[in-house]
Amino acid sequence: MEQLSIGEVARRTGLRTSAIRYYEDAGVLPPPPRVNGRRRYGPEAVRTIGVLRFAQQAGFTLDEVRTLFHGFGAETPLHERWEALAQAKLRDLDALIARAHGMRRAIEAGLGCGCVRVEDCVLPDHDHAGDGDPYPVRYAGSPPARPRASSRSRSRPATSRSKPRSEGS
Amino acid sequence: MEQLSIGEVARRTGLRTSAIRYYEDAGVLPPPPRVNGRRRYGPEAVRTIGVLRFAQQAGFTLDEVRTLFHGFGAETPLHERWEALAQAKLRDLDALIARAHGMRRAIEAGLGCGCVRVEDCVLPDHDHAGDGDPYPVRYAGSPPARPRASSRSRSRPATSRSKPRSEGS
DNA sequence: GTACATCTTCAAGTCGACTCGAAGTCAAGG
DNA sequence: CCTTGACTTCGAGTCGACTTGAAGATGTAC
Repeated sequence: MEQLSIGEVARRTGLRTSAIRYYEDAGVLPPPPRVNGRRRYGPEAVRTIGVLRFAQQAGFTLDEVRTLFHGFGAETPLHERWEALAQAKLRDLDALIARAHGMRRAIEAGLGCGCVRVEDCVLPDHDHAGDGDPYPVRYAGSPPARPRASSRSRSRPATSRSKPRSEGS
Repeated sequence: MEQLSIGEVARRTGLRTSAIRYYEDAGVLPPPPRVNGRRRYGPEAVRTIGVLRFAQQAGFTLDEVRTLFHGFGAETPLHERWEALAQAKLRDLDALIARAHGMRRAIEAGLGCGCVRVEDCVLPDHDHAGDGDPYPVRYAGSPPARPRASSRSRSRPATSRSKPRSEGS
């Protein structure tokens, strides 16, 4: 029976070992058996991680992937699990697409404005309060020159917020 | 001469005071004169912040907004500044849109798969290393004011990761 | 026996755009 | 005088998905 080290799984999936450990910590991947303290994966792990990455690339968060993998009865077929999660995701995606088209228009409007000074520009002709951003979607387009690391320890801090604001009345 | 407190500017722009101070700290907004240590804004500040928010909503980062505002000769018209920044941004946007459509297709593919177990799924039929994610696109919704849900992001080292991934050697 | 590759855990750093809290200042009102 | 409210600065926290590094253990080759 083929047993893979974490390094081998990393090689086959194109991930770093740290990512695989992170998935385990995050409860997305089940902890594999250990031999002398080292993780030993069966060959299906590669496939599982493939589905995980696929789901991520489709826009699911790790939280959602965890639900996808472990949030259903064991007998629930994969496509039913997808179905249960896909609706909201498709709506988000359509909103994103609409918003991206809006950004395009905005940029082109900016090209068309003839203003010389920033202060003169009438582009944002809303001067009234309370109209928060329509949808504050942000996207990082320009590939960061160095997509350096990022990290955080596991666990669920999940501090709830919604503090009353004191400062402007 | 109308002088506005930071609270008043916040009210008129719909931002929190902390955001306005942050913009100043970040070098996007110029520090206004102080009276008794307190910031006093002229009325044009509201418009300036309007343009800033508009640019952000069009997909520019604060870094880019800073360039837009202060990265050119003072006599360069606003639309020329836009022009200088817009090309790459439009390309990013088109990539984002294409990627979003790809995600849609992926989700629908997931709906169509008949797999019962995650391990069986053939969806991600790439089992080889090195094919990193196409482009690291991040889109997120997370309102500054309200604790709205649904935020997500994606990002990882580029396909040709210049990192000597080695964990040991 | 000793180098070296690979593994282990755990803590802390990263990125962007902020927000929040603490502690202090200041003017007006009762 | 005391409170209230708006302001000040500074530092730390938030979110997600990781990476990086330290310090130590183990496996394999020479």
